[in-house]
Amino acid sequence: MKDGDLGQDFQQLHPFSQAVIEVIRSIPRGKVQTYGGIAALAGNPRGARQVARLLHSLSHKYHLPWFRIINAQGKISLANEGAAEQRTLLEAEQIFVSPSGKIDLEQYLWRGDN
DNA sequence: GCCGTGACTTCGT
DNA sequence: AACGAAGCCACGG
Repeated sequence: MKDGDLGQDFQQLHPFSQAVIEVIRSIPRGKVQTYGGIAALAGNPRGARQVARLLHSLSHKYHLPWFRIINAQGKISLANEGAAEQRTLLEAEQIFVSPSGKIDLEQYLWRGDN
């Protein structure tokens, strides 16, 4: 497939899943979003779990900034090693992560504007 | 068509 | 503040 093209598999995904992937790809550097927030921007406020599932299975397949996604509590939702990696990637974008893994949504949440 | 899964979220205790 | 239960929904590990 051409560079920048999401590929044929992408076209076969459910419309909501496609929207989710596009929203994730649009989160700017230095900002974060929540699973539920992405689901809402993608058109289904109830689809938070699907967002998580898609990240779990497709984050490696598409160029997704998976680390910019945290839960509604503003905290990292991954277990041990994954959490450490996510923290490192977030801090690399100047995003402050507290020792407990908490991020200030007031400051870093991307609200769709830019 | 049914069943389990999952990096979730909300509400009630 | 912490925990559990229930709701949620596309996907096929």
